Amino acid sequence: MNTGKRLAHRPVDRAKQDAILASARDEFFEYGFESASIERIAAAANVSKVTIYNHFQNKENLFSAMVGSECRIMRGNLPEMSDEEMPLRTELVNFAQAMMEFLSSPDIIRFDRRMAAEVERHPELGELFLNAGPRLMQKMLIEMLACEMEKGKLAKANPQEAAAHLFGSVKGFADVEWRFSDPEKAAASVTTASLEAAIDRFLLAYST
Amino acid sequence: MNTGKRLAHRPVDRAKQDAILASARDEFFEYGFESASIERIAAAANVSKVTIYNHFQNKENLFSAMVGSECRIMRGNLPEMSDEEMPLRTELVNFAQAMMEFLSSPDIIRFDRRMAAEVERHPELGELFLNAGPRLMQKMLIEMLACEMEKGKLAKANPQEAAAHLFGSVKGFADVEWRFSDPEKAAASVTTASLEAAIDRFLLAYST
DNA sequence: GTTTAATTAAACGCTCCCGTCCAATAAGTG
DNA sequence: CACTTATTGGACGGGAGCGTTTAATTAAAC
Repeated sequence: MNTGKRLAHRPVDRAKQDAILASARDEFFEYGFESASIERIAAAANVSKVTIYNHFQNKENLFSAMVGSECRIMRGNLPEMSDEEMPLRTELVNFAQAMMEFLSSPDIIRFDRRMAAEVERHPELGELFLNAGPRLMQKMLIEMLACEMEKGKLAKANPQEAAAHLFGSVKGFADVEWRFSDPEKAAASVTTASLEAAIDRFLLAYST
Repeated sequence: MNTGKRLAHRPVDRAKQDAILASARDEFFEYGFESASIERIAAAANVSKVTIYNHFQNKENLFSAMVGSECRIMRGNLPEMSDEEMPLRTELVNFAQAMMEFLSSPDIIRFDRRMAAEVERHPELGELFLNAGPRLMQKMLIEMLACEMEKGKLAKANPQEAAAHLFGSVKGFADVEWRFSDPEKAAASVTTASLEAAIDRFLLAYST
């Protein structure tokens, strides 16, 4: 008795699956959910339209699957904290730098822009995105600051609030410009100097 | 000689013009540019489709006109600074409160969400929006802080940076939640206490 | 009342695309 | 080999919507 294992068949082509998801991402991010064309996605992925419907049933499912896949990828690319011991300021500057580079990357900006629009129709995807990206980063920052407060390097305070202050100070107005202006232009406005200034002010506000 | 003044004609109905723009806003914000239907807009505005084409030539123009109109409205609703003399802390708290209320209002969030997506196709509208809203508010804040620095109530520093720090600290992670989660839920997370905490940290960092 | 322009309803040509169906082929397993 | 499943290209029905045209109506200016 062959438990569920079908005996003779042609296996699914995983490469095609991936190609579909990649093309879907480009198409959906370019046109948005409603105006994206499954036929264009199929063509771009060098795949038959029927294959897409075999894998994903319909447009909604394809979109959700694509977002899930992208979230997984994003998760893997989140900036990490270094384990090494280093001065607090250096640690914060490094994290802030990695964070800003991540947030201002074209992929993330595109994702951010499109998801914002689609969230009204797909609230659950908004939560998915939040949990895969922003909230994770938030949690990392909170723990990091709580730890430093514990060690006495920062004034004791609500680490959640402190994280918000740090995160916000570093971002400043930059994210608004990223979203609504030419990202290349906007990215240039974030200098190492401005970043360090934010960190230094933060350290001043939270000095022991 | 009647210089350019046409002699006998039926004047344009401004009320219809406005009704079209209002319906266009609802439709475009609901469906996005590509999937918005001019026929639905016409129906919602109790207007013939041809009238829309007479006024706005095509979909692109209608969209641009709508955004321009909304920006003008938004401009008028920006929080203002009070002229009265009051303690610095009170002044900042008031401004921050007005700002957060403005930014978290459903209209603004809807506008923000949709515009983010459309900017890739209409970069000039992104600039229009930035100039009508965020950059104006930024400028106000910068001038306000520069003035306080001049008066010696705040430590001398780059007012542009200080504005970014204040604005960012107050926003914290809230704007991300607003954009990608249920705005009603997210709005509740912004308390007066958290707002005042941000202001107090800012004052600490910029104390003389 | 005459003139001019705004507005209307209806229909049209055109394009696009979702989701389904079908017959044919490719690619693995036993 | 036989068998089973994946994949393909093409075609179809159905719907939607843009932008245009037409002929008729309306409303103000003269």
